[in-house]
Amino acid sequence: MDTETPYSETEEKIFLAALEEFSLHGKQGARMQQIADRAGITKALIHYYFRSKDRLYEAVFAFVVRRYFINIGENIQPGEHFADTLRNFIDRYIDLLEKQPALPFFILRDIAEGAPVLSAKIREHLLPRKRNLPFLFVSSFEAAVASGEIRQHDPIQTLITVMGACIYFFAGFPVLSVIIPGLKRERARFLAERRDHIFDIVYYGLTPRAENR
Amino acid sequence: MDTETPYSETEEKIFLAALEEFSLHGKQGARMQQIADRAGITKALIHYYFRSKDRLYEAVFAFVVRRYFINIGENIQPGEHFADTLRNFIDRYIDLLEKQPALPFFILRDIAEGAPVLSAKIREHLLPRKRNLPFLFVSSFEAAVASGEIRQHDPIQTLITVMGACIYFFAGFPVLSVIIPGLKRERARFLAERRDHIFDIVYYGLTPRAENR
DNA sequence: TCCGGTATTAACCATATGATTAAACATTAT
DNA sequence: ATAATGTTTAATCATATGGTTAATACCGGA
Repeated sequence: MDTETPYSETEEKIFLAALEEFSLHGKQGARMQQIADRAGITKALIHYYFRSKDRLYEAVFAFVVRRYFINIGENIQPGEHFADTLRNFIDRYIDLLEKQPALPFFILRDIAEGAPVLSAKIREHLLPRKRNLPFLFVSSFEAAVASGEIRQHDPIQTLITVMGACIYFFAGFPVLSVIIPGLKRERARFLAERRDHIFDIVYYGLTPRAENR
Repeated sequence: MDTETPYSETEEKIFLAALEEFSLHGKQGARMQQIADRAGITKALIHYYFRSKDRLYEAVFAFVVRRYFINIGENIQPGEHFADTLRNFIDRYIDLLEKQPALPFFILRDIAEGAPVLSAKIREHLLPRKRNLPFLFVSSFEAAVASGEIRQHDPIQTLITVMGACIYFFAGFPVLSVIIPGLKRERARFLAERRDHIFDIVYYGLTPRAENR
């Protein structure tokens, strides 16, 4: 994994084990011993490097959120057409989720408790930047409405729809794979189709048509 | 709350407090003492009625899932047109989530651990029934494709899109309300619009149009 | 009124678990 | 070689927490 952090080898092992355990069981549910076991070191070493469980969690959470914003919020360019912006967003979002499948659960756990950490991070990282993702999505959307590329609709509602459509596959996968036979085996193909599907439904659903039904 | 259960008043208080605490902090994170405090009784009483934390959690989980399937999976009739099926599904799903806003987090926590409990319940309750929701959605979808009401598309992909679009508003609300100013205040109106929006985008995105662009 | 069962509590117990410590081990510089 | 600094471990501690118990309050029926 490319943590891009100046961590020592041991720190890295601890960090990755912690990420895994926290994702799986949450802050409270995760056990220091199990993190140590997974990392192949002693409990005491975790404290040597990260001081306390709280700080370890904080470190992991901060890293996860930073990666989230780097992948999603930054360096995004609005396409000339809304079609480009939309397609780009879907691909980017799904890429991120594929790279970091534990992410939704990590985030959702914080959200379940009222998102105390996440909303602070959003206020700190996302909102101050002018070129953040929601902003770009909305402005690209509105420009496309003005140019007639798409019909009048609420950009925020659309954004929520797209995000939900992307994330639910990952968050709901264990359940979906029970309902849908063969999903686990064909996950890759299904996911590739998923990108096209979301784009097609949403974009087609937004573009005006000749007749007024 | 209408638990429809033969619980005594005290049991009910405990149950509701547990539901709240488990939703908020998960099985491990929830504290028996805090459940007791919230219910306004003593820790020992919880054990008197529910024996152990495990059993209490099991009781709460079973209830939540049962309610979920009752509201979603049962008594659903496919509409004559797919438009009706779709609209009905969206309304039903959002109604349920509105009534039980803790539900997504409750479910998602189980999913995060690989959905051990939930997948068992699905296999037990949902799959054996012929008239379950995914089945009806898919068959209504395919009938509509055959009749020309909607164009060719993957019904499963569409189902996932719709579910994700519905659920994400609730699961992501704390985050969304940071990003979108005034969302908290106008939640009701936004949610009402949400139903129309999802239906419109998806249905409009599915229906064929005169010109082939 | 008193008895018997049910409900409820306060105090206590056992243990899991986060945290600390002191000693051993490794590595590097002098 | 040896001191010094950094890394790692085994053993131990302190406490939070799930669970138990025995005593007490409550309440309906004889």
